[in-house]
Amino acid sequence: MYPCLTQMSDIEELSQPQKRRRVDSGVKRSTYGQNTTLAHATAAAVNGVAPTGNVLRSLLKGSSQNTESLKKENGASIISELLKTAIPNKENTMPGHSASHTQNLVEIAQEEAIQMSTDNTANNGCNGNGMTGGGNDVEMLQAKRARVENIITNMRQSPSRSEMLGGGQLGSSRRKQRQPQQQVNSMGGILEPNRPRKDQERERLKQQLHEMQQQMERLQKKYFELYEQESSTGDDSDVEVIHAAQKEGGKANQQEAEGQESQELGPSHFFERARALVREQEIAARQAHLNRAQAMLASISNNNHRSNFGEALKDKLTKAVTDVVDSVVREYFPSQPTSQITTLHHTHSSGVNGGLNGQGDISRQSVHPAAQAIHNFSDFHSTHIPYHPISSEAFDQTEALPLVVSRKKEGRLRVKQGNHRVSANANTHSSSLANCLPTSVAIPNPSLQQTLPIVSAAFSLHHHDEQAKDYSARSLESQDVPTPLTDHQILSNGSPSMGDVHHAPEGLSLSLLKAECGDLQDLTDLSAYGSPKGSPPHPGSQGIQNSSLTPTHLKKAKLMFFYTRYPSSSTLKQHFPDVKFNRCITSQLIKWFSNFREFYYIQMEKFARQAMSEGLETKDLHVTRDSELFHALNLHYNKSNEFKVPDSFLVVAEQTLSEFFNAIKAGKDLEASWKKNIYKIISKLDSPLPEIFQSPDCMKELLGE
DNA sequence: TAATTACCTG
DNA sequence: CAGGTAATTA
Repeated sequence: MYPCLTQMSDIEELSQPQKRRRVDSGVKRSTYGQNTTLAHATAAAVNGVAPTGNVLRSLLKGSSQNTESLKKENGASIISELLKTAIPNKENTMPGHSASHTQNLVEIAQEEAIQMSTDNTANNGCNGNGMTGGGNDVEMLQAKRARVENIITNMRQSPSRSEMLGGGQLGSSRRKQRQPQQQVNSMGGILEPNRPRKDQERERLKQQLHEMQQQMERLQKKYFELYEQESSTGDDSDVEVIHAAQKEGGKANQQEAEGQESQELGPSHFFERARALVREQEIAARQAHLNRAQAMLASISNNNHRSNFGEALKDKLTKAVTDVVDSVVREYFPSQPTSQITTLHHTHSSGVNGGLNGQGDISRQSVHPAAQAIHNFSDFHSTHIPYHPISSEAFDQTEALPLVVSRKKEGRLRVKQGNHRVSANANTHSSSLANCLPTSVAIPNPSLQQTLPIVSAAFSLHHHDEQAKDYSARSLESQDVPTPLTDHQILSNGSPSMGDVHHAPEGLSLSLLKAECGDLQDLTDLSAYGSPKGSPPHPGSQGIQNSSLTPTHLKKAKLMFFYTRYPSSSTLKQHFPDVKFNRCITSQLIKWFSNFREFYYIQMEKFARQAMSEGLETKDLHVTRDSELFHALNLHYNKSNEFKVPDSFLVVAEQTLSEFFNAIKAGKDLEASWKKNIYKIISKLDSPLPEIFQSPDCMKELLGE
């Protein structure tokens, strides 16, 4: 099913024989530095696999060609991942579609994905099915476009539907059809593989596309007429309308159920059905409203439910409306693929949307009808899915997707998956705002230059997380929603790269995450600490709690490291009284110490090995202020050397060095997580921090000494 | 599931 | 140093 995936994992196992091994396993949280004796029940689990030593690769980094080959896989693997996660969800949300159909979609998309990957990377590490890697890119693109347009054409050919719908023989014929080499168009003409014919075909398809667009416009008009009629007559007598429309809807259903095979009716029939369906949907919406109203009457006296009621009412309302719009879009889309696709393209490249990381997705929802329509249609015609980066994105959708958006609570905005690309691209861009942010905040997506200020502005008004997220979401929404169906220009720009498609959402979610992290820092905060890096705000400004960490804080943290390698978060809170702590700040501080440790242990191992190679003995190992090791460390944590490093640190350093030395000497460094024990020992050697560190002004005093 | 840590990468 | 992932515990 997923040749790429299986190959990937094979390769991964070959090239990354050492799955990451936790070295801290068994060490209780927040007990570092406290003499708690721990039962390390999990040690066994860690030793399950025993590959090569967990040696510092950064130090001993030879020529790891395996990582090279791994990188080459990414193009395909990412797509595969997408498919893997997207398809199963489809099954849930589209109950009407058979498993075999979905499976075919998977295969189709899978093959397309493989092609994409071979297009995009010169190395096609994972094309298990013998793709000719030398294929010319333009050719590929054209083939893809042809396929897309082929679909569109098929949609128009209502007479041919009946055969396609025949039911049984989906499998093999579909597979053949989607092969890029041959292109049997729906008119029955067989296209020869040579170029001129292709171009001709494309021309013709384009024309047809145009016609479809015009038809679409007409349809829209009709719809609006209908809608106006409905709303003028319907308001007073909902019940009647419901009955009337139920009849009509019933008719439509009948036609749908029995009549799909006998669709020699052509476009006019399609319009009729669309109308009926729309009507039906509207009625359903009305009924929902009525039900709601009844429920309201029933429960209005009940105070307990009052608050829930408002929520529920809102919910239902939005849902009803969205259902209507949704169904219309679904009906319309087949005849109007371009507008959807352009919309898609636009929203993605605008970078304003899709930020909520998959769930609670705001603007990406406008995409969804496309996915469904594609789904429906491929079912209809048992033909192949047009591959487009967008369509793969569309498959990512997992739920009904209204153009009118019902906001879900987005819970936590977390950046979880597929971020390598982003972080790789990201750092090259930075917004002016990013420069203002103190020690860490970099905004990866250039498009955020527009969005972030909006978000921040909203946040400045509302300090509470939820409210703020609401605001940001709405501001995004309002930018996004008006654009659909009007933007045709973008299609001509060609298809976006996969990177683009995924870039924007990630970037946005990052920004939201940041915003959340900063506990919605005020603009005042930003301006107060907005001064460029060289001139960090002096902590003299007491009383004010920073909602961000400054370079000064970093310095202080480094000095603290001389005392405590494993500070608990409560310790951190105690010693950074001028910092307004939130989740993000805390984890940033923790991350700092984690980085400090990393450096520390790397140095220790390095020098321990060095001592080994020099043939020294354990008793010869001493760390003094003159030691090379100390200099390295001091340079890292106390660059200006204005702070007098406590003797206790020298002791700890010496012991750490000895531990490493002994372990290496005993050959323990060949064990899976040999550093674990050392970490455990060192974690108990934290010493209490001097009082000065609790003062907000300590840096002045410390450096003044 | 959140928190914490190690490890990796840029 | 930060971003990300994986592993592990509570």
